[in-house]
Amino acid sequence: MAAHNSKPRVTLRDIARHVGVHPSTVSRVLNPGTRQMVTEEIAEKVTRASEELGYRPNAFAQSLKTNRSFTIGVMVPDLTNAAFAPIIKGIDNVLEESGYSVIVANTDNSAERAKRNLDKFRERQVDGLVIATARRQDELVTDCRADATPFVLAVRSTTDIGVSSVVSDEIMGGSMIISHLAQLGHKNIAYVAGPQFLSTGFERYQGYMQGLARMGLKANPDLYAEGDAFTEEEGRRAASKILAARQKFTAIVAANDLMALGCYDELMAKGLRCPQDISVVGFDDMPFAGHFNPPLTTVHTPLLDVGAEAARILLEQIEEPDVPPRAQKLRPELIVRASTSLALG
Amino acid sequence: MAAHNSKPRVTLRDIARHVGVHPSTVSRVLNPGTRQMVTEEIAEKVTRASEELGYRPNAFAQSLKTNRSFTIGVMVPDLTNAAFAPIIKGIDNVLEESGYSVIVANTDNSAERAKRNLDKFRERQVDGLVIATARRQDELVTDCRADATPFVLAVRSTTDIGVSSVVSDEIMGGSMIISHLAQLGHKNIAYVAGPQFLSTGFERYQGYMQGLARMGLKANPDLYAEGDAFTEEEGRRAASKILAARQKFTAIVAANDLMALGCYDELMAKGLRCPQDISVVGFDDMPFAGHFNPPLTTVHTPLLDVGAEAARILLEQIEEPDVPPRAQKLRPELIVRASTSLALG
DNA sequence: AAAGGTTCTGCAAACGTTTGCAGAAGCCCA
DNA sequence: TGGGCTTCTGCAAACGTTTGCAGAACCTTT
Repeated sequence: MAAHNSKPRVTLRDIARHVGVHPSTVSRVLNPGTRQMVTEEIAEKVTRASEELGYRPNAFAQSLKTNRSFTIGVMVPDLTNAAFAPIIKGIDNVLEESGYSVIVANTDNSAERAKRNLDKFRERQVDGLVIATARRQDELVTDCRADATPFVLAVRSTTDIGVSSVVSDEIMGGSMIISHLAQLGHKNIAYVAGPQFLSTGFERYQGYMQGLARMGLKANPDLYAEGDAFTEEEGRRAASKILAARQKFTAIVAANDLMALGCYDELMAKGLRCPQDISVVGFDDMPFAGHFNPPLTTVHTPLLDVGAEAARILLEQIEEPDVPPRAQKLRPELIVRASTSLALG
Repeated sequence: MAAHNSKPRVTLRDIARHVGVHPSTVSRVLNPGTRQMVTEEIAEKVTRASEELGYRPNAFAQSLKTNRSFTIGVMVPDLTNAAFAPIIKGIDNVLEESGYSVIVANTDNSAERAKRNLDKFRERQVDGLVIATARRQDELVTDCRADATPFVLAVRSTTDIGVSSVVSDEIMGGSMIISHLAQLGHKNIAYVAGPQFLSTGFERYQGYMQGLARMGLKANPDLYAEGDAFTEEEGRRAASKILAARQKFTAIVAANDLMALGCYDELMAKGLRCPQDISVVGFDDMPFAGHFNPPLTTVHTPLLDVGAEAARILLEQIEEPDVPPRAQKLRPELIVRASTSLALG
């Protein structure tokens, strides 16, 4: 039991003794909500003393009493995936103002580790949580619904209804891409899909299909391949599979910038040039997508806003437990760069 | 006061009543350290009951009593800077096993916000903290030394002695770059410096100078420009300044991959090709550095290890407050890619 | 069989707050 | 002047643990 004897803690009692009042009075003064209960004169003396003595409330004692931790948990699948840092930052930005702290958990895409982290969150009595790891059907979510802590899904939603979430409008995103490609004259457009058990993977593909339909193009099953994860390797694997089908096509849309990168790799390996031979477009607009070779045309997901908005909804949910859950879709934006060009012939 | 009435909490007392023993006994059973104090028979009954009832210890009560929060604070300057996510991940990975949670604070490079966050950490009684925001001389650090909470600097160190830190050996890194360039026949090597008030900025420059000396090359003051921040824009600005000096040179080393990217931009804008006209090398080997155009030669900073090692030192420091602080330097690695080539002429 | 030891469990205080309740002032107005 | 209000402050219990202390029970030893 390492005892970290910082300088002896200043407590409410100390201040009380110092001023000559009861600790409860001090408590009232120091809590904005109850401050007006006590005479201005005393109140002033108390605040002064509290500053002099360097009082710092003990968060544990407070939480123990009030059952509020002013802490929220954030669960992400992979911290090093460039998509998630901005989300956390967005969350932190709005939460910080309200005095909340965010505690993060990295699940490394493991459901088991997610479960463990959820337990830890519960032990720590987080006031709410934002989950960015959800699969389309996720036990974790049903689990969360069971107890009454507010939570909101970020960037990935589930099939459940009645849960709060904030995501980008992926279907619209998919459509936008197809419009863009169609305008450039592309007719045979391949799709490198992400995992279909993730809403992003699923809905982006829906968007692609709908876009095709809207443009009067038809989908060719041979121009579809699915990766098991949103990674460069899986993207490359899928691209290679599509190329092996030896069908004619002039563009690939990848479910993810990472996967698009995989496409780059495979095209390059096969001696195909992007965009001259094949146009490629991705999803996410992750940092540096503009610096790839070639700079990647992609659908921008407003990650920072997703985080911020999720935090706002969560806050609302915490303060006002009775407001109904809210599912919010943010508008994505097509960023045209150099990986797409006119279809040849 | 929103009251989140989850199912009524199961407490030690509930278990005690259920089994017919005193709460303190239950406590002893449930704490690994004291479990052997109680008869196996009772212990078993207790654990069983605890599971049946779904007991979950109240972290606040525990912390209040023990003054241990099993929480550590991590302070980073900018979450979206790709360098810091891996550090956090490294930290989380080792801390998770020991039951710690990490709470992150994003200071956005603001000293004031850092101060505020430090206060919050103190209120929450973190058991330790890792600081990745430190300037070479940092009030925050002297502030931290004042109270007895263990802390370790990550990735950036200070001039203070006697504080724990884990960083990459930046000087060696700088040297490695020069060796590499010299081998390629480069003689006039420009330097795009980062902020000198950060140890990374400072030491990388030292490494560059030492490398030059070791290779018998001499530094040309006109081939030096300093950016105010480790950003692409500042990198570009500095590169532009160097170009404006109209001195002959065949390579630029940038203090950072981001700044190297800025150099790319400026070279491109001026119609210069990399590496054919000018070689460029960076520092950090951030994600996707291999996907830039051209793929960037850079010094790999083992960020994940930095995080992990920092966490380990911190843990040690927490368990064993008397062990002296430890400053650790990790070995960087030169990653040669396509942004460097033989010097012409 | 009694003295001494060992092992186990219960008791109660403590950690630092918050908050309902009640009593003490002070005030107003009749 | 006294009764009823209002306003303020103190009291004490409570939140859910942990832990030193002491007593109870059992075992060993002579």
